[in-house]
Amino acid sequence: MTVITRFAPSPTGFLHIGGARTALFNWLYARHHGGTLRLRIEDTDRARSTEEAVQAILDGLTWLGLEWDDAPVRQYTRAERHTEIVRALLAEGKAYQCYCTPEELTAMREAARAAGKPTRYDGRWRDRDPSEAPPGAKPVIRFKAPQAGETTIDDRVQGAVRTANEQLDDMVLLRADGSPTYMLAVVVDDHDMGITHAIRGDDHLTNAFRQVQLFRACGWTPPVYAHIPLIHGADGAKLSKRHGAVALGAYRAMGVLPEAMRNYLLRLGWSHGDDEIISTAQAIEWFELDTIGRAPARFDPEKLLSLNSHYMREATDERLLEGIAPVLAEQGGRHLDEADLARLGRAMPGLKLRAKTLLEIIENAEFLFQTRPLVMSDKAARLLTPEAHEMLARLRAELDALEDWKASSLEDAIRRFSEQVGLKLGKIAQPLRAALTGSTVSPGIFDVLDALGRTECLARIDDALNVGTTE
RNA sequence: GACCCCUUCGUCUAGAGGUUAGGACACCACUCUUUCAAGGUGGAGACACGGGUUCAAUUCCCGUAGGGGUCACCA
Repeated sequence: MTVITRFAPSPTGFLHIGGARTALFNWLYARHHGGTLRLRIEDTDRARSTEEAVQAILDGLTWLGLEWDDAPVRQYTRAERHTEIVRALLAEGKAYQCYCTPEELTAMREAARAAGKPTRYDGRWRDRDPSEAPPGAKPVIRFKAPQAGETTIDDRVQGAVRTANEQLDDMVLLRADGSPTYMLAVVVDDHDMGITHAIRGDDHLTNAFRQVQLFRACGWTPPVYAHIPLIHGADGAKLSKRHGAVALGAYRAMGVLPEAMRNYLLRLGWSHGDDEIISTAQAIEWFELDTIGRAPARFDPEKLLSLNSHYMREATDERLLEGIAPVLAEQGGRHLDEADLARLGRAMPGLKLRAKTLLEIIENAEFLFQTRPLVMSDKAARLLTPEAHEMLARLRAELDALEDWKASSLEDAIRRFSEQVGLKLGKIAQPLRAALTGSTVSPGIFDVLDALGRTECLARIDDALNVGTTE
């Protein structure tokens, strides 16, 4: 059997971490089996669906590298097909018109709840003749669900889950305005799209019972279900906006690499022994539904960032450099000119070891772009003692005489100088770092010298030497 | 409230009827060292509780507690 999975988000907001993981699992499962991943935009809620959200979802998936196969299906455009199915159900007596008012329904639920019973529609229009309908009222169409027995789902993650049919009520298929509901649309679309495996959040688990019943009523076979546990926030509740950054785009914006995000999401609820760093190729090879855990996982940004610094260290300088421009643009930060980029490129090997995100690289590279004279941090200023001034003046002369301005020769020269003047390297490097970067913290001092270039370095040293002189 | 699901270090997880219960992130210490990171070494840190079953249970079963999800003319 060819595997066909699907990712079916509703475009009512941004693609968030949880949705991204669901997409990843569907993609991985399809790729593992040489199958197909289809994308369906569940936009039957016209009021809440937006084009921006559709675009954000597409962008997010593309960024993550989860390519889908076939054009995305817009659920809304299939309304005619959905109502056609309902007409057939109606004709077969498997659905019926219901004229309950919203007030009646509310009262029904409250009464049921007060009596300690499941809050469900009581089926009062199930066998009534439409001729009893209140004049002028528009009915909804409800599914005539089985009332006895039980429905079982053989879920690939949750195992066999069963529910008594009396717990389930007659769900609405068509609204009073004739538009299809989600419950109807998913079933018809999953069938029409040939979906063999529905991998989705387990917030859909209870829906699955009703959907299975509908599948059967239509004479179709439901897909294999795999309800994966939700991702929770640090407090253990379903991930939502109040947990801070939950939009995939927020992580892209701060310069998280897609492979880091993929790796992190993969390890939430799924594992392969003790493996932590897992390439996408390996993930495709190893991924199976049976190894997905059943307990919800909490989202831990620290671990994501840790994975990201790993992948940044592995990335080429060129790739990082390219990635920085969009991050800068998104942050509305400074524009880097040719010279800035050249410096950044030279400093990249040292910078990428010291940052957890691309954004952090930029922050740590600030000293490269600063215009003279530098703003000194207090700590840095304190390093520039009279002795340091004297040392820097002598060092400046040495550097000025240096022919080959590159990290290795700079290191040789400074180490030689260190022995000459009988000072430990730290006594030289720290004041020099202060003069060059205005800070006590930076990449390796030889790399800093190299990245900045001769002219700029000498000028910055001069600036430092001039501080405190009266003129 | 009804129904369903879940429970191993703080977090993500591995694990087997008999293990010193393993790894990763975070944390601490040491080390390396030109700062900060990274790296290396080491440390602290968990089987929710109560009953069974069993020679043996953290692992299987049943309860309890706690957490979560779903109960729309939203998806």
